[in-house]
Amino acid sequence: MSAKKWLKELRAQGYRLTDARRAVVETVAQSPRALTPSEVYDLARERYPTLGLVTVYRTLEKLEELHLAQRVHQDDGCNAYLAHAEGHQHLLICEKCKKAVYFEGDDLDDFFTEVGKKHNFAVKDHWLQLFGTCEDCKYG
Amino acid sequence: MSAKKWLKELRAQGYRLTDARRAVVETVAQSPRALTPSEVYDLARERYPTLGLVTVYRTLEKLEELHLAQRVHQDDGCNAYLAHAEGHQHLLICEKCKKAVYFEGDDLDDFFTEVGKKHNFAVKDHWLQLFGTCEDCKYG
DNA sequence: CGTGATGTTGAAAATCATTTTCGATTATAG
DNA sequence: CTATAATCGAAAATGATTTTCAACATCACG
Repeated sequence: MSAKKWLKELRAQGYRLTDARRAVVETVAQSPRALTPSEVYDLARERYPTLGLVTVYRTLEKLEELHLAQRVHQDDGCNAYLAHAEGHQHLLICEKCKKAVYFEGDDLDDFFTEVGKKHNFAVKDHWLQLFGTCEDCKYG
Repeated sequence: MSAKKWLKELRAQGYRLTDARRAVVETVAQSPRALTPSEVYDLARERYPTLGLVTVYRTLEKLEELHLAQRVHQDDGCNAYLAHAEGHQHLLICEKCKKAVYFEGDDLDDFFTEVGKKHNFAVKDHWLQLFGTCEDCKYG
């Protein structure tokens, strides 16, 4: 998917391109759902068997820094990483298969600013996630 | 504040009322911001010095079960607990002093359901938090 | 108002995720 | 091709949370 773009971006920031990084980047870029470091480790080792868990942590950290991936918080953990979307987007997550889909919500900003004013807060950021069941998981 | 109500609710569920629990419950019920287990430990020990950290964890777990307190997720950690609000409410959090305020957003439900339909998701729950600066922290 | 069954306690040990350390390895500029 | 600095993975260290367990305290019942 966007793996090549991500690798180019890493390179542009002065980072070296190694097989270990390629394996991690490709794994996260291609996943339809957020993955924990441990899940990335298992999946990426199928591509590059000598990969170490430490490198997974280090690479995920860099992807987050560069805003290529983002952390996703859920009740069962706040350490899963998902490919980031363009622009300001929000998440829709399937509670069964964990599939994640981005949606736009530009029109919400004004509402949020208004809520802030009512409570004497200067709202700077917000965080919105919807949880439900996707088409594929509707039954079962 | 609602500490007495919480203790009554714990009792109603068959849990015993101990000094350790009272200290934890009063600490969380009175706090204007979400507290980590470790923060609860420090504060509650001012009331009950022999309190153990393990009991803090166990009591917070029960408060969450009974929906008296809820976990609050932030970038810098997802292990802080806050007194729960009545009804379906959302959070407004000050990034400086961490003070938390609840606000209503009933009218958002329809919008969320609509977003779900567009993506073939049956939306069941949502999670919304606003971040900003409160009156008291506006300067400095 | 005892008293005993049972829930609860806190310390210490165990577990689990994450970070740090370090010597060996490898990408890449020149 | 080579030198150098970034990166690697293993192992050790850390930090948060959970489990274990013997001592203790609550409260239903008499």
